[in-house]
Amino acid sequence: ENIFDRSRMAPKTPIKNQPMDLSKQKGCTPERNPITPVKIIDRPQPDPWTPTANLKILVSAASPDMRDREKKKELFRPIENSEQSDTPDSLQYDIVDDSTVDEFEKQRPSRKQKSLGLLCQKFLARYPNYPLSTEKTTISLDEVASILAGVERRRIYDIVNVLESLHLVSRVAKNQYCWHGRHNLSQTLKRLHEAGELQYGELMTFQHKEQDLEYKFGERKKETIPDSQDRPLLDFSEPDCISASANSRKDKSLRIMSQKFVMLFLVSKTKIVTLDIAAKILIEETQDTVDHSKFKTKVRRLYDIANVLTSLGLIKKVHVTEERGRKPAFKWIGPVEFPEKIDELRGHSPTSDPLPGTQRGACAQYQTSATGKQRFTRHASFNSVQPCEATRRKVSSEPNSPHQESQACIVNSDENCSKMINLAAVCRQKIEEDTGNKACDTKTILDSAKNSDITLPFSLLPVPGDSDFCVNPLPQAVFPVIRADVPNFSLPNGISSQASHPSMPAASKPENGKPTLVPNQPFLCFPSSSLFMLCSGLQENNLSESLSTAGDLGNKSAEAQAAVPPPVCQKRSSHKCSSPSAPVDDEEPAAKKQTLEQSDLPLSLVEPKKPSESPKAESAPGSGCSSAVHLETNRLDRASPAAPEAANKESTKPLHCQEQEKQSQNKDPDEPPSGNEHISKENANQPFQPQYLYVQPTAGLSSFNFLFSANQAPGAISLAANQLPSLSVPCVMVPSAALASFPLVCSPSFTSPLSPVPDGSFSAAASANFSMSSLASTTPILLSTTAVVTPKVSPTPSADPQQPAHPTLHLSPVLTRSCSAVKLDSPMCMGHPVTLVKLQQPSSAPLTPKNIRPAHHEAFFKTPGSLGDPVAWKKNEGNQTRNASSVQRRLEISSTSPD
DNA sequence: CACTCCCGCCAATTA
DNA sequence: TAATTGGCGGGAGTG
Repeated sequence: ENIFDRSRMAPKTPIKNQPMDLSKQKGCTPERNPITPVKIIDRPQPDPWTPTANLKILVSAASPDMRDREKKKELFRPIENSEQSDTPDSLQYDIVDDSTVDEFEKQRPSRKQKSLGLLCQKFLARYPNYPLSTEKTTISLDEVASILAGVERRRIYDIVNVLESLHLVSRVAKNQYCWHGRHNLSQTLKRLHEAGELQYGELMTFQHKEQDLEYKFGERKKETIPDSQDRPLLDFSEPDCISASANSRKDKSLRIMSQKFVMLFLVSKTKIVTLDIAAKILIEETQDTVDHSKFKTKVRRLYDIANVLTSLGLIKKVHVTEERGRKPAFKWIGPVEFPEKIDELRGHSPTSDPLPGTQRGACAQYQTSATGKQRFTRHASFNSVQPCEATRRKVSSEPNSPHQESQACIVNSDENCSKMINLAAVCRQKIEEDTGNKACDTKTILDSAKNSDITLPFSLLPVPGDSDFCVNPLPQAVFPVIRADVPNFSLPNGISSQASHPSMPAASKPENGKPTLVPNQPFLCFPSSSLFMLCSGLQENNLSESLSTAGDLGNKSAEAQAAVPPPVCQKRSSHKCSSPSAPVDDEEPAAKKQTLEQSDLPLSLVEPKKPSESPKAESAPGSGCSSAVHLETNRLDRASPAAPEAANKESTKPLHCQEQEKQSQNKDPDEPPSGNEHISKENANQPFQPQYLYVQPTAGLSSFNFLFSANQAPGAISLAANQLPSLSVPCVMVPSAALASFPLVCSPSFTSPLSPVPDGSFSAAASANFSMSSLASTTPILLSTTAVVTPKVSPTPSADPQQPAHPTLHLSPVLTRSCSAVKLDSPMCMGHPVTLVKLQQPSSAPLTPKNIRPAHHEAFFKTPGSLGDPVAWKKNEGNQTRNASSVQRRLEISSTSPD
């Protein structure tokens, strides 16, 4: 039946195709015409427009296999003109292929093809995960309905309702929804998490038994908390709507169920929730009566919600084996940590927008993309806020979602991807395991830190509930920040502790941001970009985890990268590159998604929205690194303007750290794409032009390069030139994928002697350079990829995981050494060595890495004020590459400063 | 048979 | 009143 209908419809809805075939849309556009003869198209395009075209498309989208089959069919079938043959086609098919009967069947939309999940994916494909702030995309249900051909409207409501519950969209009017994308997602999740804690609270304390507990809790909760309360919580989630006065239907709505469902995940330590438990809890909340039918209905609804959430990459289906047997369940794979502070920050910040909820997010988004002016404004506000932020900072893994990774993988579909994924998975597992074990420690540490306040450096954010989560992830890796200073603080302690505890990670966060912050903050170490990627790939929720584990990951990733590097990196980069101008394209669903997804994490970082959010994100401790980065990025921009605080060197330092982080983040994102959209965008948008430091990967291509926004950071940060010295230079290095993942980077603040040991070594090498750079705030710095960072540091204890990894890394021996040396940081922060390793990839260097990169770089860099000469870079690169010998990574600073 | 979850009736809301 | 939303549960598809 459907087929026929469609056939008729076909003429009208050429459009359908677009949405339909994710993969091909891009290419399709012109070709798509139904009219065009099949033959021509066939290769690329499966079919001409035929009655069954939609189905085919769907099918193809659904599975490659089917696609192939269809192709085969095409071969058989004579030329058909879509128009004419409409119905006949279908017949023909039948007739034509007996063998292909299955195809026929396939064509018949299988149930799966109509699944809400698939539908949701198509829907999502049409919109960018992180739409530019400026573009406000409105969704017309009618349009969507037509585009998604054949989809019943009812289904669209299901999707929209769930998306709305997460504030990915908001309803503006009848048939009109506004697409917000994921910018607000982290915030929303954070809120849900908070709400969830209130409601479900500690219930979930014990993972293993969580189910039981949950169940119990659910009941308790119910008892404890009257339904009435629930509503409020929910409402909170929807800032926009001031509480739905009318609770009537809406209270039970899919929206609320969706939010509660998500809350359960966020609150659950295991992050796994079985449907029956969820149903029970939800029912209880809603009503006491738990009759079977109701339960069944609830479960049905939960499936609906779960399908959408799965499409969003927030959860995945798993099975839980219990005494009774194995039960279907879903595991949260979305971001676990959220920037707590975002809200607070915003609230605090004078300028911060009043906008609540969604709107805020929007604003943030806008900021990001937004014109420089806006940004500045914002920045200013943020700056003012910053101190607080710093304090609060956490890491949030927010934006990125695992799924993105997955998507990315899909997109790349490269071996590399798979490898990466595997690695990630492995890492993840390790991490998880580790975390699981260590989590307690970490937590305790953190907690202590919190209590002490002073410990700030290490202490994560204060977030109560979150902390746990945050901590978990980090244990191993610590990224970040370390701050030397803080005499006041127990830095030493902290440090020592960190050093002593490899796992310390989480704590390490810079949070210290606290106003008091100390002056010197030495550096932030970021996991290599690659790490990020991996993380994202991991899906595990936490970026933080990944980050934390960065060491491990890094190693692994490095390996992975080594293996894969070029391709992956390239691909990504290429993708990004492709889109550069338009970072996120709305239009192409498939393409976009992929692109977006791939880059999501990175992108997210890059993207504007983050900025707004970023502050919030920053707060996140554990994950801090990653999240922090994002934030930082934003901040950077802001920061510069904000400078005021800079006055306080010390205070600034923290800022620097942040900034650095940001930079790093920025870099990260940028890096991958060699010439990234982001950058370009940023440049365009931003008034200032950030200078970036580039680190080139020797290898080329692949991986990432680093960019620093020298100018911004420094300038921003250091208000005064004087300060510069004090300021650390924010450098972020992004490791090229290739190798690893290493990471790197730090910009130690030089002024102060860095922190203890590691710094020392590290700082020594780098510091000098950095300092220089710092001085010239604007000066661009280049890091040679090849060169390794300094090296000397003895590996630290933390290294364990990492170290091993190093070897794994394919780095050249030298590199490896350096790496090990690099570890220096280890003591400090991360397990990872911060080193910037550069990979030269000896062999890999394939192609034109240099060429390529340079180009991109140039583009990016070219921005005014940017580095001096691209040429120089190249030189450097070349030299570096060649020079690889330079053990150290050199930072070359071109004193372009004044330009 | 259990799990999924599509389908679409039909009521509540909205315009 | 018509159209839009959306709760709800039957029952079909899947494994």
